Amino acid sequence: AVMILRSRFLDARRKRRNFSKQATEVLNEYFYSHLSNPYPSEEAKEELARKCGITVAQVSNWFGNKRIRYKKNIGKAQEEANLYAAKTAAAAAA
Amino acid sequence: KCELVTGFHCKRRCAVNAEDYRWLKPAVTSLVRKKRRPYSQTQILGLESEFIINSYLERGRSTVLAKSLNLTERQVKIWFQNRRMKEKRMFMREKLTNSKI
DNA sequence: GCATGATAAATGAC
DNA sequence: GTCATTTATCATGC
Repeated sequence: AVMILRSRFLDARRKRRNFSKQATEVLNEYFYSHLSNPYPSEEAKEELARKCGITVAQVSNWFGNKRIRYKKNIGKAQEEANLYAAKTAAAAAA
Repeated sequence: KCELVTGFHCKRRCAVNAEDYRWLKPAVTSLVRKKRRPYSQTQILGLESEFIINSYLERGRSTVLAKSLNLTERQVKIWFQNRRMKEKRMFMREKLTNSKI
């Protein structure tokens, strides 16, 4: 019984699928436009989840991974940061 | 004071002290934090079989478990806390998938 | 072969 | 005690 429950839970990462391009786009836009404090509130998470077609837990996972992996690179990811910074600047101008 | 002292971020509870870009600085605790060590199958099995009986540790039970599994009492206690959270996530997921179908 | 999403230990706030 | 996190590790996608 233990192993049954265990294996069923492990299936989540066995069946892992990448998010859609649009979803990643939305998440990155939020991340880089809140780079000073990339910790979305519970409400913001729900909004992001709705927009991306994923669960709130998946949003939390994404931000957790994003924060630690961005911090680990710090410099290598600058291109991506500038890209989204320019994108939000363009959106603000329009 | 929370993240100023600890380097930890907990938006819901510490939004007042959210300082810009502080999250980029290495957390104070990360310098001392014990490295995550995955538990062995034997240890997991011992903990899981105890969790089946009751998801909350009886008084003094952590001491016995810790000794038999070569873990600290703190590790056993934390494992049960994380395991209860896991149980909750599993339940929520089950409910979510069922409601969608 | 790494990028990426999910999970497993470990910490801290409350 | 719960629970949002940090960090390393796992399993998969491509």
